Amino acid sequence: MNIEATLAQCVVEAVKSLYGADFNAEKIQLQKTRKEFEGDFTLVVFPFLSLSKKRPEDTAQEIGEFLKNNVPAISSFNVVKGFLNLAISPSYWIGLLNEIEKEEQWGITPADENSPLVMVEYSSPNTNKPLHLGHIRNNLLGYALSNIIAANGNKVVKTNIVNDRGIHICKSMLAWQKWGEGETPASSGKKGDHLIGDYYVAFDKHYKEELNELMEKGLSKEEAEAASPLMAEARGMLVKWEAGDKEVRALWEKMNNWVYEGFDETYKRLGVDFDKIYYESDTYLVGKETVLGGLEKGIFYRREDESVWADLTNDGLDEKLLLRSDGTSVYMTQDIGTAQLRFRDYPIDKMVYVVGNEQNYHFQVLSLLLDKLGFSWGKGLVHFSYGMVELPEGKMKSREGTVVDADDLMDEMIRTAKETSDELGGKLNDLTAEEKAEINRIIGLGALKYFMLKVDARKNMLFNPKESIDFNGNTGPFIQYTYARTRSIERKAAEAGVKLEMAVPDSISEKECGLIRMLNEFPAIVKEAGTDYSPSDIANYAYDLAKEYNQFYHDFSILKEENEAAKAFRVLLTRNVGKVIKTAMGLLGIEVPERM
RNA sequence: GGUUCCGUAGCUCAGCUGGAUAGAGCAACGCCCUUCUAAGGCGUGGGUCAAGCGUUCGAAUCGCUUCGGAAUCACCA
Repeated sequence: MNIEATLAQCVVEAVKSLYGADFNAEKIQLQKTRKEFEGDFTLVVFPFLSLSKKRPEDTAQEIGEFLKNNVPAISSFNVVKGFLNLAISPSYWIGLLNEIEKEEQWGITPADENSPLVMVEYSSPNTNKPLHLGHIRNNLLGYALSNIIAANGNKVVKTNIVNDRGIHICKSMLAWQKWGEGETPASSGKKGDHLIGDYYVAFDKHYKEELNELMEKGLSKEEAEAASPLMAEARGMLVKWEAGDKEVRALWEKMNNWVYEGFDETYKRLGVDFDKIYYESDTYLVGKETVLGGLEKGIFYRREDESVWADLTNDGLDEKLLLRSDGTSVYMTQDIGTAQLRFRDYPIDKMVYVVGNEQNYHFQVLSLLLDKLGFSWGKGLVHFSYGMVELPEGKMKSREGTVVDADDLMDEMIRTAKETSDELGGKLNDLTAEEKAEINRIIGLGALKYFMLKVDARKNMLFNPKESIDFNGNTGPFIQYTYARTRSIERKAAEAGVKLEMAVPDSISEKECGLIRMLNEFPAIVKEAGTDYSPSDIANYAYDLAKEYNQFYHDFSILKEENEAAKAFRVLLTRNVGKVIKTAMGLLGIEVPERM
């Protein structure tokens, strides 16, 4: 049992003994003592006043005395207005640090055979263009979230649903056929996803030209769109695809595979991966079957024009189309099919969808539909809804060329990291070029990842490519730097022959107690991040811990401490701060370098 | 128009199951490298927590209203 739980339990006993009343332990307000006051934990006593029928100060005094007499870990207390500040004895903190040292995975609860299975869907790209900044946020959040859920004793299956079919990929295919002259990733040296993206853009360009020509001939915009031969050809290609036309399917497969090779490279660099990938070309027909099954059971209904609908008016929503009048499926149908397949493949207890907040309504509907169709996890599905990434000039628009490409951005981050470390000079001079490049990669990506993850996922965020990525202050590199420092201290301590088993000093400073208190918080932070689905909590904790350690580093000598027990203790503390930083960053999918 | 989300320092963001004088970073200015990694530390300035009303011992936090911004309400995905 951790110290807070112990304290809360004792407060309940105190209230019982002093005022003869039972107080709900969960309603006890025990918080970290603010820096300007003395103590480690603060009990807010206002809630007890109606029981004690005394002034806040007197109530706090009484409870404080009771706690001091009954909890050995409490060394002293003081009362400020209605706040009871409790100081924990250094010997307790010393003992706690030694316990943390023994834990291989402090703060992590591994899964076992009986753990619930959580499936996390993220990434979900279209195959007609390369990944961009928005996908980066999605991928990083999805990956971090999976780690955090796994760290809370769940089995996790990371999954990706690839939107590999539809009119958009037909546009790329058609453009490639018309103007590609057989270009391949190998012949052009382009990444496959970029190559296909270029043809998607080419289609759009020609299509617009065509529209302009038609409109000059006096057609309205709508008429021009309807009359466009290019668009008609693309639609024709989609029809052929649906009919299983061999030639179209072969081209489709060839071009999609180029894209997948490109995606794989990007995913690998980003450091994300999947346990199982689904393709919409495999799931959309299943969705159709499932919907027709629901129709037979009377869950859905058919209109006169043969389209199929779900009536959700009793649930406070509208009616939702599931099959078009021509029998083809819509987005929702595909998601139902994907759910069906997943349910067959895995004993899913909980499903988490990492999808942008523009689809909040969609997932509200999906949850209801899955529930009506009998999926046990349908009602409780989690739409991890994250905000848009905005640029200084507004939203990203692919047609206006304001999209920030994922590959380009990663290149730029790593290049900036290299420039910065070159400027700082000499620290890594004894390393090989490969080792330096690896460190710069870790730092550049660390900056990017931390920047994306530290922000509350629900909120829209602003990304300024020129200014936003910094390496100072509340950034990934700052935390990585702090880790590198702890490793350096450890290395030097080992050289100097510091023996950690001697780390039993008579007393320790407030700053050291504060650091251990922060380490003590980590398991609770991980747990909370797991229930609230909030990677940003972990990120902000890692920063706070790193900042605290940096201050400690400046204020105290570690290896120059003359008292052997105190020196060993500081090294032990350093070691465990490093350990927790590494674990926290690991949950976020951010690597930490041994040196930088 | 209906629904949902957001509004905290010049900028980017924390804090939100109600608690003490609202916190960081960036930017600006000043100090600290013969000292365990200066990608660091210390300091100064910077706030009507969008506005108003309510609930309460106590509101950035909860409720209502207003204003401002965003998303969504497709036989697009």
